[in-house]
This record gives sequence, structure tokens and C-alpha cells, in this order.
Amino acid sequence: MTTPDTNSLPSNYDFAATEAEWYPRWSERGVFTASAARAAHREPFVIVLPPPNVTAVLHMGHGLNSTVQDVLIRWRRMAGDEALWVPGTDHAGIATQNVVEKQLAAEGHTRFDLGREPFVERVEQFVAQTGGEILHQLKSLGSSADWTRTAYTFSPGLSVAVREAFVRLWERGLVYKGHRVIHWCPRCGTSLSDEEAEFTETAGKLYHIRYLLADDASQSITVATTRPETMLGDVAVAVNADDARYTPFVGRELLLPITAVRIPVIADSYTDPTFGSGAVKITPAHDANDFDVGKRHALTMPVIIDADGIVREVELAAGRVPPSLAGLDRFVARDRIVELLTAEGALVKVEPHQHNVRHCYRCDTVVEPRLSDQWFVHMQPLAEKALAVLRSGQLRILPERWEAVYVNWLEGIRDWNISRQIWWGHRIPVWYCDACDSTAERSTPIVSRDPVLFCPTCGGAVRQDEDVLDTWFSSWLWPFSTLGWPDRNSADLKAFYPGDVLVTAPEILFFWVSRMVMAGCWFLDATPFHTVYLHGTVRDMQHRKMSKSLGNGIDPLDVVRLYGADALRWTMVAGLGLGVDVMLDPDDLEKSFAPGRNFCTKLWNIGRFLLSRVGTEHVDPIGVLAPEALTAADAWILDRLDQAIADCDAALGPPRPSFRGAWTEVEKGRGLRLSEYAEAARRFVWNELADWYLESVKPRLATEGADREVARAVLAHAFDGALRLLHPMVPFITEALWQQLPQTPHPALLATAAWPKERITRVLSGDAFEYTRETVQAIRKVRAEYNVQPGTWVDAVLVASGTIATVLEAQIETIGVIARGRVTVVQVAPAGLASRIVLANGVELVVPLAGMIDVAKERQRLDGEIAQLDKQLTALDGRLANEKFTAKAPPELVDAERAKAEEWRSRLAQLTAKLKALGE
RNA sequence: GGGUCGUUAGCUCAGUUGGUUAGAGCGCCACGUUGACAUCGUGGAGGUCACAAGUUCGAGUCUUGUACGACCCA
Repeated sequence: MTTPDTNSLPSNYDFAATEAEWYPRWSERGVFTASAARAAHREPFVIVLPPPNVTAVLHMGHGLNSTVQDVLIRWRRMAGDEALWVPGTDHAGIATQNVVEKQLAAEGHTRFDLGREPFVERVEQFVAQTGGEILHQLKSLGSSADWTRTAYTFSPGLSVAVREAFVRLWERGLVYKGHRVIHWCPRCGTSLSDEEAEFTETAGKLYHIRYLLADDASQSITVATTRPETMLGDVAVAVNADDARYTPFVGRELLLPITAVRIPVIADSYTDPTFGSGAVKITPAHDANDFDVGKRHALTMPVIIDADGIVREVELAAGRVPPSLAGLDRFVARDRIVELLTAEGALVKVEPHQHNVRHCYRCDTVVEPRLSDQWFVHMQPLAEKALAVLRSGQLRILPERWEAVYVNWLEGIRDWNISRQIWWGHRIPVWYCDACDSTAERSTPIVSRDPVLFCPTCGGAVRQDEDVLDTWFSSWLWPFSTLGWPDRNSADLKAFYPGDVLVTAPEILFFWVSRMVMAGCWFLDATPFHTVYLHGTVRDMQHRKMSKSLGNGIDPLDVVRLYGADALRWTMVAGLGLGVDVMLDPDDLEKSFAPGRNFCTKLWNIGRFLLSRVGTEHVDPIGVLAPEALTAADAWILDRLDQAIADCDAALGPPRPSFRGAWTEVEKGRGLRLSEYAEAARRFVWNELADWYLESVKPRLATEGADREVARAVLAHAFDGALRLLHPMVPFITEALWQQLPQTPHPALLATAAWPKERITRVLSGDAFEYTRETVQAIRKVRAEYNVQPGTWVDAVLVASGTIATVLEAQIETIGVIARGRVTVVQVAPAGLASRIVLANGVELVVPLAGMIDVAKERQRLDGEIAQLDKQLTALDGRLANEKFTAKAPPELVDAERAKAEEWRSRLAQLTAKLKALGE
């Protein structure tokens, strides 16, 4: 009967052993390695991994991010694309430098003790030893990235790309050196871009300070500021020219408190008369807006806070910082100045003030606006291209609402400060010749792709710019620098650029995503991907972002150890609505990850059943089965498989724009519904294949003969389809099970097996099986109501005639096996006490249950059903009686509603008759 | 201050152009170890779709407003 269980699976799924077995096998067989040559005759499908920082440790955000990418890559790989997932790391300038500086601090040193060269060597050592560990951790999640192409933003190759990009932008006049107020982190000792200086809502104070008129101490102007220490650098007070309160003051002079420095009152439209006192102190060296005012009025720009955040006379500030304040930290100086102002009677009032203060995104220090020389990229021409590809549909962003954010940012784009005053990073490819610069009028920097050793003009010594580039200046080239750019002949670049999908979190839409689009459009004239998929953030149950400092994180490696990689992936994908945050409870891993583990267990048990009952001998391919040999259940499950394939395809795809590389309006919002994909696949394998088909097929498998072969074939085929559909999501367990299938010749690995396709023609409808399902459910309901023990078989009589009777007749054995009943089909309902249920198709189910029937219970059930149906029918009749409805609603709908009303009416009559019979 | 999004079952969320009796997972209740599966099975309870008005024959779905919450930007 059953096949000897020579190949039977262990009763418990050993995920650890399976993961350890299959990842290396895939890897050794080169499954993950894409080929530029093959891409010539297959569609390439390319994703670049958002490179984690070299110093990063894997957290749930990476788990979510890489799972999404791996699902897409594995899906497309099976679908026949040349799938390439490029992994790598980011050297992360400031972040990495901070880590090493902390190490040095623990040893009692600063980077300045070491000096630049040794410090950089030290960081390199550190990166070589512990860097990139995160990539190995990604492997334990099953990530099928092409490790042969692992990249690093600071590798020699990518450094070439960085210099090339800088020089090209310089040649087009888009890179320039500017003297202006930028965001400065006094702790990191470097400038930051606008995006790197993050706003934090802060409870601060608003200080109102009185400035007396220089020639008439009886008159004054009061200004308000959140940073009173900056008054030392004030060079003017600005009022609006139309503000009658102040027009008499314009042109006169005020005395700064404490220092008695004389400053003018000026008129400038920047001042809003309705805000505060309508008069604004102007500190051009320490506020970006004030800087603009200062430039307009050609004011001096005294610098009174140095690079370390210490108050002192740095530049053009002679006589502005009293000795008692010099050398103080800016916040200490603030308190001291408030004391001095109070003593002088210049402090009018202090109010609590809620405002946003910029903080360094790497160390959270309050950012100091500071006047300095920096390198900038003029972004506007690049932004135009990035806007154009979105508008033309060559690029889409999902969820679509982010497109507005993207557009808004690009339309108001500001120049990008790309120079950093740190040591870890790409040195700016600019050299200076001090001799020429000092003698000639020429002060043009020497910008070069290659190192400059001598001054091209005088042949003398040159020195390289001390600054390094913003780490994002290398990241923004990632989609093509990793493929060999600027080498136009690179096979990878030709084969795999532009790529397809970028998967990341919305936080770095500006930092990275939009800049990659700009770089791709600018340097290669094509958007680097056609789809940006912005997934949500992993949060805890209080909706707080998971973070090290809050201690609310979950280590994905713990989850892999306890539940398996597939369980983790399942949880990530199944809960992943488009762009929706993922809530996980760090204190209850069981709650979050048990569903994934349970799903794997279920799958495993289906596999065990299959192997023990279907055996390992050859099964027929589904195509050779004669249509008439198929049972209703066979036809049904094959239908369901087709539907599952269609649902999965619709949830995931289309993989790329189907027409000329641009999304149509219809297509644009489609696809990447990972949770829908998961649900469609789960429903098929669990609710359809396991719950119904498997149960129905048991007796057929137990009896030798032609029908057993049909059942074996259909079962094997359906399970094969299920495994293929599930593989991108839960690759390990599906591969392990698939290897055991007694299937017709197949490729050696599920990872490279073909993604399933719907049958072209449906030979037989599976609808008849719905009768079985409904009947079984009705019998089960009766059994549950009367508490019939599972081992007890009940009599079940189906009252039907005509074709329905014939259809039911063919399925009585199946119904009986699943519902544990002796089923018969008759024309006339048997008399006597019984539980009677009217099925949707009008068939009456009679379960006699001799001696057990409770009349009250039966009446109660019928009463309930009648009441419910009556209510619905009344509502429906009301709708049909409404002439406006019948006149205006689509005729098909009206017809359908009429038919439904008839059906309900007849059912109601049947139920009422049953109730009456009970009462007599 | 400007903008975007959300509010559907106890919890986390689906619900695609308005049209059956609004769904899933988890949780809950009852019964159960039947030769794949108790990490499971079977049956069940549970929702005035935040609130108010409007458009419509018809609104969870469209419009406006209100409340609460979240995020982004300045």
C-alpha cells in the first residue's frame, strides 16, 4: 500500500540543519552569481543593496530591507531573468571616524595625537578586521546577493568613480568653493549638509534683549533670540522698511549690551513686522539667514565661536568678546551672558519657547551655524533631470504619496555642501600651488582625476585640499560605480545598467535615493532604477523606532537561531503592507515569529504526508492525464493553483514597465504587494491544498490502481507549484522539500527552477468540488453542535434531484471520508426527527443522529437563520422596490439582485417549512 | 508655520476604478490526539468601518469639516 518510508522526513523540521546545508550549496553552484554574457539574451533584473555602514551591526531594519530584496530577486531569478543583487558596504565617513576616535579616546588619545596618515591607517585596519561583518550576517537570512561582486564605497575602483564624478561636475561648473554659513558640528569638527543636520523639537527659551540707541539712551529697540550668545557677533538690527514703529530708527546706531559695540539699524524685507518685536538682530557669521542679510548690506561678518564651539574672537571680531567670556563653551557663555544682561538691565524678559534645533545626525550635538569655506555642488541642473524622469514615468516611487515629497524637495533643491573636515573619506581631488596663488591673480584650484605632484604653471610644490568628501558623494554613484563606471566598456555596466528596483526606507529619500537618481541621470543619462520601493520602519509595540539607545531592538540573529531564517522572512513579508511600518514586540518574540515557524511546520508536515503516501516512484506529469480521469477535487485544486499563481503574479508584478521603459498610469501603482503575495501563497498551500485536497485524496492514495496514479500526479504537481510560489519567501524549507519530490525530471535546484505559469486551457471546471466543501462544512457543523466524537461516523442524507444529485452522487465517498459520514443521496427527504440544514444550492442535508436530536436546539438554529435571512431579504426587496435603483443602477447588477432575492425567498420558504415540521 | 498620511474585530493590518452578508493572522470560547500536522484540527463569538455633514439609487471606499495620532519639510 504505502511506499516504504526509506526517504521519509524526520517528524520535526530542523531549520538550523537545513539552512546550514542549503545556503552553501546554492552558493557553490553559483546560483547567486549573475552573468553579463547571459544577460545578453535574458532580461536582466538588478537590485543594488543599500550599502550598510562598514561598522554596522545587523538589526531588524536590515532584516526587513534584505528580505524584501531577496524575495524580489529570487522571484525574478525563477521567472527567468538574469537576476543580479549587488551587495556591499559604505565607508561611512563621519560614523566610522567616530567609532575609531572613541577607541582612541579609551586609550587616552585623540586623532591629532596620531596625525592624519597614521589615523587613516588605523581606521583602515579597523575596517579590515571587523568591517563588513554585517554582510556575513545577511547570508544567515538567506540573502541571495552576488557576493562575487561585493563592493565598497572606498575601494580603489569606486574611488576612481568618485574623483571622476567630482571632476566632471567641476568641468561643467557645477562644483564650486563657497564662503558661507554652513551647519557645523563642533564635536565631529566638520561641516554637515542640510540633510545631515536634523531637526529636533526642543524646549528652549526666547530671550528678549534691549539694545539702546547709541546717541539717546532713553530710546531702545528690543530684539528676541533663542541664542543670546550670538549677540557678540551682531553687526546690525534689521527692521522692515514698511514698519512705522521703526522707520525713524533706520540709519541710526545702537549699542550692543556688554561690549558697547556700535551697530546700525538697517531696513530689510527679511524682517517680518508681525513676528516678535518686529526687529531682528543680525549675526551674519552664525546664522544662515543673517548671512544673506549681511551680504545684501555688505556688513562685516565677525566670527565669535570657533570650530570647537568655544567663544572667542576668531575673525574680524576684535573687541567683541570680553576677556571674562573668552574661552568658554558656547552654552556656558550663554548662561554667563544672560547673567551679564540681567545685571545691566538689558534683559527684558525670558519666555519658554518650543522650537526645532538642528542636531548632528551622527552624534546628536547641537549644530552651530558657522561661516567657512566649503565645496558645494550646484544641484539645480541635476534636480531638473531627476524631476523629468519621474514626470515621464521612467521612475516611480511606491507608495506613490512619496512622489510628492520627492518632487517638493527637488523643486526647492539647495546646493549640496560636500566637503567634510574629517580624515576618513575620499580626499577632495583638488590641489593648490601656494606660490602661484600668492603671486598671481590666479587662485584657481587645480582639479584633477589623478594625483597632482607639481604645479602645472610653475612646477613648484603643491598641496592637496585637506578636506574629504561627504560619504554620500560616493553613495550616490553606487548603482553604476559598482558596475565598473566610469569604464564605459565595462561588461557589467553595459549589461546591468540601468537597474530595476531600489528597496529602502523613506528616511534616506533625500540623502541617497534622489541623489542616486540625479547622478544616474546626469552621468549616464538614465535613471538607475524604474522603481523605488519605500518600506516602513520596524517599530516596537509603542510604535517607537527600534534603536540601540532605547534597548527595544530585536537581533535578527537571535530570531534565526530560535525560529529559523524562513520564519523571520515569513513574518517580515506576511505583515508587510505597502509602505506600512512593521510592529514587533521585543519582549515577546514568540508572538511575532511563531506564525512563521508554524507555517514552516505545516509545510513540513504536508511534505511528510506526500512523501509517505505518494512515494518516490515516478509520477506522471500533469499534462498527460486524461481530462476524464480527473475527479472534481483534482480539477478544483488545479483551478486553485492557477488562481494562486495569478494572485501571486498580480501581487508582485509587473517586474518592469511593459512599454518603452516608462510606467503607464494604470501600471504605475501595481505590484510589490508582498503581504498579498504571502497571503495568496499561504491560502493555497494551507487552506486549499492541505485543508481540502489532501483530505479528499487520502482514500484514493490508499487504493492501488489508475486513480491512485492520477491522485499522485495531481498532488505532486500541486505541491510542486506551491513550493515554487513560496520559495522566494521561505527559500530554505521549500528547497529541502522540493528535493524530495518524486517529480518528473527537473532542474537540480528549486532556487533556479521555473516560476509557475497558469495552464493555458482549463479542461475541466473544479466548481463541482464546492458542493463537497459546503456539504462537509454543514455536516461538521452538526457534529460540533451535538458534540459527536471524531471517531463516530454519522448518517448524512442529501436530498437532491437532477444534475445536482448526479454531481453529489459522484462525491459521496469524498464527502464521507472528510466529514466522517455515511452519505446517501435521495429524492425525497426522510421523515423523522433529524438535524436538517438547507445548503446554498437548495439541497437539504438531513442528519438523523438517532436519539440525540434536541428539538429546541434545532428550532433555535432555524429561527436564527430565518431571522437573519428575513432581515437581508427585506433590505434587498426594499432596494429592488426603489425605482431609482432599478432605473439608474447597471442592469446586470439589478438582474443579479433580483435573482438573489428569488434564491433567498425560496431558501426562506424551505427553512420555514423545516421549522414548521419541527413544531408538529 | 507648510505638507503628507493614518483612524476598520481585543491586537497588528488587508479591503485596487463606489455595488453580495466588510476579510486575514494573532488572541478569545467550546470540543478534540481521527495513521501528515496539538508548532495542529473542527466549530464558534467578536466590527453603528473615529465623529459630523454632503454627493449618490447606493459610501469603509468620493467631497468638506472636526477630533486624535504619526511622519516629512522649513
